[in-house]
Amino acid sequence: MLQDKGLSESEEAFRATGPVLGGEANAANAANAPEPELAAPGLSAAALGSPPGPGADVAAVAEQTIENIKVGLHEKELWKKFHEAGTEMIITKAGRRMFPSYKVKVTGMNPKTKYILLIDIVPADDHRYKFCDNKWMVAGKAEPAMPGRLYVHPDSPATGAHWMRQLVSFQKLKLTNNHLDPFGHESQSDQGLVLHAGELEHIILNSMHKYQPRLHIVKADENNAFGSKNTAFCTHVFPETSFISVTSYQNHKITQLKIENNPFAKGFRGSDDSDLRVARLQSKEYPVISKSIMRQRLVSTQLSAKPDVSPLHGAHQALQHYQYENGAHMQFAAAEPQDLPLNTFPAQRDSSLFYHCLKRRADSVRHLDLPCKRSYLEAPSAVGEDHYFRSPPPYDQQMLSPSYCNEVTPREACMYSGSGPEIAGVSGVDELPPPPLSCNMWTSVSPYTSYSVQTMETVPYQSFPTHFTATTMMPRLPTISAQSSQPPGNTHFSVYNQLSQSQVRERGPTASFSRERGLPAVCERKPPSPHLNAANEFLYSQSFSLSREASLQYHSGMGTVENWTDG
DNA sequence: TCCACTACCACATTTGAAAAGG
DNA sequence: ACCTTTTCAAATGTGGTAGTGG
Repeated sequence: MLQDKGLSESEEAFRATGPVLGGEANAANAANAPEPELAAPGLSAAALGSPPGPGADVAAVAEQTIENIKVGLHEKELWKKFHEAGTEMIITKAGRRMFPSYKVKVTGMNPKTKYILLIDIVPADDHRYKFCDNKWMVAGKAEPAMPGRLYVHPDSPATGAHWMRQLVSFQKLKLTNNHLDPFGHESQSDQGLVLHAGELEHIILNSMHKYQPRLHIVKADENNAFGSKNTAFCTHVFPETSFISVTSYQNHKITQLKIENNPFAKGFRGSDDSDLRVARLQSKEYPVISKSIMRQRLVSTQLSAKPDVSPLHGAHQALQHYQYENGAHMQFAAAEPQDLPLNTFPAQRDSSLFYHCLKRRADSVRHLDLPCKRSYLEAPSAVGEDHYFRSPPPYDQQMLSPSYCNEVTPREACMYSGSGPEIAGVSGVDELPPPPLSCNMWTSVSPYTSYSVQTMETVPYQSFPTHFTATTMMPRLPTISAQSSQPPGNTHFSVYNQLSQSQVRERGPTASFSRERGLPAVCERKPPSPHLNAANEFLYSQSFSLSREASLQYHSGMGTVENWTDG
């Protein structure tokens, strides 16, 4: 079992994104960041202008708790390296892990309150990409989005103390392009999506599409179970974790980074004389470049019809000069095309973290009030399950998604000690000289296009379709942004939403329940546990309300629209 | 012909049970 | 008998590559 023994790097990474929820105002940073500061985290719903629904006083307590939670992306520097080169993630029929793996350090939780941590991966835009002339380019309209799904951390639910004790790792998560993935995934039927039991680690993606992982933290202690009143959750998005899914690596720089940093790929690190020579020629203790990488580079060089630049000093030569026009296009001018910086996001957003917080009151949703009373520490076997829920679809779609729940795999320890060599290894990475990344461009598309209130307002609720249509797949993050207190380069967006009881009744839960019960179970070995069902219902209802309430909030005049670009 | 995709490969790490030692 | 450490084989995770099919 991988052990995180060194907190230093983690803490550093956390500092980089720690104040995501505010509290450390940084004027210089505010000046750098493009987003206006609209609301400091921690503001009450009333302060933000949310409709003060019934029980707002009670909600305010939960709100404080959920808004105080801070999340730091582990190995942020490594993620940045990949992001600058244009992160690619291999997807296979059998499922492939993400690398870098998604690990976070969480603080600010109530130690005694139980939380559920989960991840979903949503389309970053509605384009299909191709890798042409050493850069990513839009190749057309996106395929219909795969049904969203949540990967729930197997330790969930667990106390805040448990989550904060060590790094929270989602490295077991696998990406697949198999639409009929048998390992814990649904297959299509005329009824919709059908649950499978078993290895529930896969998230289905389309190849050559851009995606954005999101972390959700759901409050679910025993007095505040799924669907019960005062349930709250928040969403954290690290833009540097966005990626393009591929079946084989397109950008050799990404291949290089993977080989250099992924222990499982050590076998591809060159070790013979020629490779060593390449490394020595760079006169740095830089990971050795394999022959295959060199071959790739040669090909790239030939393609670009320019003199090749050593992969090890390209970064030092590159003139990292970029322009970002209205978010629609970004490109870099550099001495060598293959060494140009590439970034999916404008530089100002590179380290930004979006924070979305939503609180729900559902006093009357009795059927959702299923307790999650088993303590993780007390009954690990009972709660140590991999839980798959239908993920909230992209914001435009979230209201269309059904509830989804599935059974379990043996418990897997996915949390790492916060102190140790695993992070020390990361530190080693950090010590490396700047790699010659970023030779490509992701053109024409700006992820998280501006939030369309009109769209949100006009999308009617409907039972979920088997496939989401590409026209509704844009994942628009909440646009009420709170630029705040970020270290340089970090941006923070915060949204607080409130859902009235009537809204809750009206929206997600009912629909999701009726939907789920109508699903034929295929290959289901065990009935889903009650709290999983409840969580599923809750999450669906929350994701449903998420998009709705975001628009509501916007119309409440609580802030300005975060205009990320509209490509 | 191109290219996304798959299956298989060699190599490395991870994992967990068994053995050994204190 | 119990606990810790070591050993080792199986399982698993990698990118590379050849082949396939649209």
